[in-house]
Amino acid sequence: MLDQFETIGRAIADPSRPRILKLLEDGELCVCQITTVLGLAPATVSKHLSLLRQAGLAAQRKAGRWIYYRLAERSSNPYAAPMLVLVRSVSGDDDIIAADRGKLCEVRAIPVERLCAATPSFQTTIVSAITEE
Amino acid sequence: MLDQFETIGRAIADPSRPRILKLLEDGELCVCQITTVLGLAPATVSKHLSLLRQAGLAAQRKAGRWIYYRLAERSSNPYAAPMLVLVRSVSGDDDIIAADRGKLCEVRAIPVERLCAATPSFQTTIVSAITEE
DNA sequence: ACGCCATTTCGCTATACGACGAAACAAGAA
DNA sequence: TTCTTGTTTCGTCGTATAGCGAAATGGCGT
Repeated sequence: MLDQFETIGRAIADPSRPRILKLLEDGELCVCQITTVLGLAPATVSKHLSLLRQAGLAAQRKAGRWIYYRLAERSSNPYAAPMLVLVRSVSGDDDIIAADRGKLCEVRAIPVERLCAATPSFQTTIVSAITEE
Repeated sequence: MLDQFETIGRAIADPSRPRILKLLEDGELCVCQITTVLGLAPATVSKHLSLLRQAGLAAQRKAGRWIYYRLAERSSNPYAAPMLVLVRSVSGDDDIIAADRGKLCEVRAIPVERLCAATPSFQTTIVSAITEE
């Protein structure tokens, strides 16, 4: 019980993971999309997603070469659902969240095949182009 | 917004601090009482309490030589109150929480002047006597 | 089978955090 | 004021965690 609560706590005690959860509120995303929005290395994002999944806050779905993550609808951790409700209450007025939401909108406009095949420099171009708006 | 949420997350991402919050659900306690129940050094408990206070989850009241801590009723952090509700939902079936509750009952039976003036060895005696029950 | 590519795991570095003892602080008692 | 004592702060140590690059894994397409 207490360790499950702690697991949830550790899962959100980080700047990046709540950002990921907020991104997933609009629907499932593949790892490369999340990586592009956050501007972090794929290895780092993968670790974050693994933690969120272990905490029962997120779930994954394999589709071909890509793996899509979504908010968990049913979790073995009894504190996951209430925590997701609390996360949802986090205001979109926050600068970072608003910026992420904007980036996500741009990223969604690009087909996954195009985005993921993009060279790192091109991804940077995308990110900077979005950031400068 | 997001940093306030992270502050709350960090405040509960630890085994000891949720235990403290559960203890405070039964009413305010002074530091020496919490220290005795948790079996940690006063410096450690003080740090935990400081974090809980900064997160807006706990509040303090000075009474003579002692400082009493309680759950915060009004907090500047908008996520504090919902988090306390979630903490309250943590089941007392948990072994650690149940044991803490038992120790707290014994500790409450001892006047604060007696408990705090107790030598560390006597505190150990109290704790072990309680534990062995 | 082989290559390709999204994702994960591994190895590593830098920083953050929990724990304690010792010293500093604060407030009642003498 | 001086002493005592509950609490906090400081300094330190050991462990945990975020971040990345490089290598391993797992599917898809050829």
